[in-house]
Amino acid sequence: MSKDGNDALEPAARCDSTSGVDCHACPLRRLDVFRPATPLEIDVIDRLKQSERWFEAGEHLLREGDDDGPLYTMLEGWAFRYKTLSDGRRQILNFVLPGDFIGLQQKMTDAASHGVETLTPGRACRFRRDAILTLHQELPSLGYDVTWLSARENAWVDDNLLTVGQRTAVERVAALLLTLQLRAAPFVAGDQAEPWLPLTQQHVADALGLSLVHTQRTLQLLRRRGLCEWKRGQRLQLPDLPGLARVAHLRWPLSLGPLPLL
Amino acid sequence: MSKDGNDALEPAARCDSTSGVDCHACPLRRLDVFRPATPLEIDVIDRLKQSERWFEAGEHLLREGDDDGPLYTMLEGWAFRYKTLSDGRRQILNFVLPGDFIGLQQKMTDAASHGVETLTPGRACRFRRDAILTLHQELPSLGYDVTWLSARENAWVDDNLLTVGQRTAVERVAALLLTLQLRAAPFVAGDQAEPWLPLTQQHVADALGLSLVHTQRTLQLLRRRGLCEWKRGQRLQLPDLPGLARVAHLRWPLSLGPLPLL
DNA sequence: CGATGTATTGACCAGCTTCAAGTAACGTGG
DNA sequence: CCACGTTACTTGAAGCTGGTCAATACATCG
Repeated sequence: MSKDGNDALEPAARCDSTSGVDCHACPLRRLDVFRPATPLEIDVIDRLKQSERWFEAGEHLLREGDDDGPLYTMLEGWAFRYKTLSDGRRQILNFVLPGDFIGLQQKMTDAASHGVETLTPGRACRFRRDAILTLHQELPSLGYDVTWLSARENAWVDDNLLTVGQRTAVERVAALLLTLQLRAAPFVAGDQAEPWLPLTQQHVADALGLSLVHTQRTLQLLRRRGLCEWKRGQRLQLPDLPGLARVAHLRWPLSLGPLPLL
Repeated sequence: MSKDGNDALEPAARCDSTSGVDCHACPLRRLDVFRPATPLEIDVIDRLKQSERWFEAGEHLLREGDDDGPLYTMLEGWAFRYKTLSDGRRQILNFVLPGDFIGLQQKMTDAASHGVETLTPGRACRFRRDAILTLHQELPSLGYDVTWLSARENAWVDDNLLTVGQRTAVERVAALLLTLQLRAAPFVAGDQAEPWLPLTQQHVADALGLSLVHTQRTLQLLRRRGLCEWKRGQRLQLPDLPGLARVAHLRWPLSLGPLPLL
């Protein structure tokens, strides 16, 4: 998110502006978590970009079962990918932060798909479904980037599967908080005390395969151990990262390396 | 797998033959689970193919922590992708069957990686790490295929995460058996009563995040309900697929659609 | 103000894990 | 051929982690 609250929620063009940010001026590209792109690459992306979608918290960017939804690059705001069982049980697969590309799985498989729901207001760049193909054809280096992004998403889900399958409740919560902290850090403005962990405990529970109640107790346990401070809508504070990492059985520090951005 | 036992385990070139199958004559391509490729595409693949690797059961194709291992297309045999925690707990992320492409995640992230271990003897086509880039550059349509394969793997892991995070033990086992059945079917020779579910109960347990003992009890429960028949090294039999699907809360039938093959 | 959604706490219980021991199948070497 | 080791599978019993149910507190919001 380009943190400063004033331009963030420009009430002007709220829904679907065909205009949107010129990709060359994209605020995300200035961040050094992203790999620099050549002007030519940005040209192509800019041309494929269909529109910009503004959203509120709680909207569905993609629905489970959509097999030809659009593709998005998250520009600002948080969301999450999820799947549900027929009786309503929901698994959050991964969280979506600025720079993440979503909709790929939907496009490529007719097998069961996932949904994407927003957690905060924000905006996303929309591409048509066939953009992927065009992109590969027009500029192979960008095709390579798409593969990269897909592989990275894959790696995150692998991590989550390891967490949910093998870690205990405390370990799970610790691991989740740590990785969210890590991923979110680049987008948080220095000292602004904004509530940048826009989750409810229910989200945490659904991401970790735990019940709400037990998630609550586990959070409390971490709190009492002085490993985390987090109240509804408040900023998450993790005073002892290495300690948390030890609890989570997570290697630390995790380095991320610069990412491609579409 | 090109099932006929005689050519399958040719003792001649057991390790790493630079020769190997000519991609144009690839036995997999004859199967109709795979999308036909143009001669040009196959040319490129054939040129990028570095060698063929024969393996026994229990070998490591990739190790956790390798950050520049090779890439493989599984040609024949079974394997699985896994991650472990420092204290030894292991999560099986997904099973690898013929046609599956492995090693992508390793290449694109320096974040924690996964290992790949074989379950049966078999062989795999090896590519150098930079093949992906070359491939994108030389033939965009193949780059598109890589993205596709990556997205599909992603979708499978999403499924597994849903299973492990939300389903009960019975549901998990049922779901796993069903999807393995589905994925393996195209590679099983009609009537050959070969043991084509080359797993131990420990593998099932590690894939589902259950203990060995409870996996055993759960299997037994399914057996008693007449939903599965499976003894060590025997062929898996699922007499009532729709029934199993109902138990698993899995939509059925699942269709797969033709896949690209590298 | 209720109304709604979220967090918190207690009590109870079950699904699953752990520990332990025994059986079956298979390969090895004497 | 059988004794033996090894690996996988079974089964029983005990107990813990985490789930369910339920009631209360605490917000924010119209």
